[in-house]
Amino acid sequence: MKNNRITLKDLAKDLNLSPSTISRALQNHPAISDSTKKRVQKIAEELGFTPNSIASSFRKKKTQTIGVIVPRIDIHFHSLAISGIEEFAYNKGYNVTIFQSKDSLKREKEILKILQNKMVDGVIICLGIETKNCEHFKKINKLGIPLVFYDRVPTDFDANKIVINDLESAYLATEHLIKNGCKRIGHIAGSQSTDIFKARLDGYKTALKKYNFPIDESLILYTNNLSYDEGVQCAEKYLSNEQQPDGIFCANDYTAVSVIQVFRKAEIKIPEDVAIVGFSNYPISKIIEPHLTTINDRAFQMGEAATKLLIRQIEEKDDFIKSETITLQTELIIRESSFR
Amino acid sequence: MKNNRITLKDLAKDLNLSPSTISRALQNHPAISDSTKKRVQKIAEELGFTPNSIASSFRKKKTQTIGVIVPRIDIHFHSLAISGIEEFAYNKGYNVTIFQSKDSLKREKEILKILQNKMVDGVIICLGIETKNCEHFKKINKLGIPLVFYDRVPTDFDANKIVINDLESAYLATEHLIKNGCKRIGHIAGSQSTDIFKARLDGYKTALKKYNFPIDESLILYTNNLSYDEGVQCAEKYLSNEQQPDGIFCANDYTAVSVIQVFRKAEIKIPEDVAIVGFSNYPISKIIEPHLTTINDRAFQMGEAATKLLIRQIEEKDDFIKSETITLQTELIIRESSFR
DNA sequence: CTGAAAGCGCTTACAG
DNA sequence: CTGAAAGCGCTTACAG
Repeated sequence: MKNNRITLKDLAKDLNLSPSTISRALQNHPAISDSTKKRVQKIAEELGFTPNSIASSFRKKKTQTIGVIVPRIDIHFHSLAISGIEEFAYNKGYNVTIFQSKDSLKREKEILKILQNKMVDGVIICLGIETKNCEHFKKINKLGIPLVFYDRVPTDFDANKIVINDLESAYLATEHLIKNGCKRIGHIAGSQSTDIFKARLDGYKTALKKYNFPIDESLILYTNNLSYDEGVQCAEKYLSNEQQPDGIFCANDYTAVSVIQVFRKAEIKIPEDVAIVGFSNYPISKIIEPHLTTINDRAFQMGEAATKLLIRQIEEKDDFIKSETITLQTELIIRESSFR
Repeated sequence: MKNNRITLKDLAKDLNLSPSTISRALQNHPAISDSTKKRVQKIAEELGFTPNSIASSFRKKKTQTIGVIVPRIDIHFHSLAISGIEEFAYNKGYNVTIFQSKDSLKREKEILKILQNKMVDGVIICLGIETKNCEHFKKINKLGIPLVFYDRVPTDFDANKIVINDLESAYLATEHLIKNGCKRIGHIAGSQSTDIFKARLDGYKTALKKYNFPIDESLILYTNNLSYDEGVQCAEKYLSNEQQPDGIFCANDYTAVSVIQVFRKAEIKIPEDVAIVGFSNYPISKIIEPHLTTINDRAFQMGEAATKLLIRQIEEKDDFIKSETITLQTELIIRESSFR
């Protein structure tokens, strides 16, 4: 049943041509006559010949494969990014092999080794939480395999990166609250060992300063994972504060949603009493009532941009490796939770 | 910078051994002496040798790669399934190459061809909407590449399948409404050209019959995609009905959520006036208020089960291909939207 | 426009 | 316990 695969050699025998000629004809090589090409294509079709890409990859040292490492596939942000990666790669003739690091440094290293062995043409990666330095990426660089980081990117490592303007986005979100008349604006922050959440806190503070608002540390609440449950805790903390905020910029949509729900239960009106802004434009932001003002974080576009940059690096003949950082512009989506 | 990869031959020269011996030593072949193995492993480590898996795959005709085709990656159900696939495959030493069919039959066929050429060891697939027959899978079967379908599986094609008990789940959901005292139970149905949604409608009707409830066609509303917006339309239709339902079983969570929201705006109390049950246990079901009773559709476990079955087929030596259908048991998760 | 030859880096049946 | 040899199915520089 197996092993009945047809090879170039079989076609060659059938047509009394050499395998070289068959190979070239199928690649539409200019040196081959049109009549030969037609004969070859016809018989290939008839016999159902399909080229063995592994043999070709092996010979050419080019696999047309991109390795992708994400912390988890089932996080909406990443599944959107992967979708963008697959879509762009597919249209360019590349395949995508996917791995979850589960935020484990050990696993990240293992995966990198596999990717080297598999001779992928390039790697796209969003770093795991445990990853504090990038020693393990040096070898893959030395092998000449292009690398693009997205979202969670290294700071101490010269590399291709796709990011969004987190600081500016947070600034705009906060400014939006200010312009809507909020006087005491709180912030629910993510882990400050992660750059993007540090940037969001920075953006918040920058906006307050710019408008001559005091920075009130009692209005800034810190979380570990920005989980829904942590959001509930934060909301309750705000409720027990002496002075409650009249606007809150949350570093993601989950915490924003939990705040909305806790506050509404406490008979606090949103947006009238407290205006809320989230971050990420998760599907739930369009479903929760009131609909949530948030930042579109361009996950799909990040995937596309990463793949575009990577493929350019793969296909450029230049011997030296350049490093490029592309910053995608986010978008403040104003919905009912903040508009008054 | 490139092409400095170390090969077996290099190691062999360094140690005055043959490449055969190096190869065997690295595979921990029993015929090789321990001392030799140690020497080989030591120098491999020192020189940073990593085997070229492409060469190995080519030689062994085994790629340790599983091809996965899903309609879309960014649908939560599929990203969960993929997560299960990747997790299980990784632990078994397989890699996962992923494709989106975008529900296009043409693309599904293209992808299958790529997977054949890439010599994947097996394929896991959830059929696209356009796919009505399975002619295009016959060739891959003939090549001896094992195939496992999940969720949306073919009916006219003998193959390995992973499914959930849709009919029974729908039966239990409907029965739950009955037992909670609902007298007029509606159903929001998915496209009836898709088997799983047909089964859910069937389960609903079966439960009604079992408990001697009449089947009132005016209470069954049909949608194309079970989208949030269609759910809103259905809810409005129910509101304009002469007699409103006092319980609704929705074929997915999105429509259930939209019904909850529309009804609450119309001052209809949930679950007191109308009890709602959804299907899929999407993250939103735990966030919407009241929390949504729903069916856990075991997406992650489907991915795992599909991969487990596939790998068994790949690694079993038997020449004949067996077909197996595995039905995963779902779970009714009772939350506030239906409990009274 | 076509062909012969070499070789990509492994693995493995065979021989010793 | 180790080695020599063949070969997986392509591609491509070289020759004509």
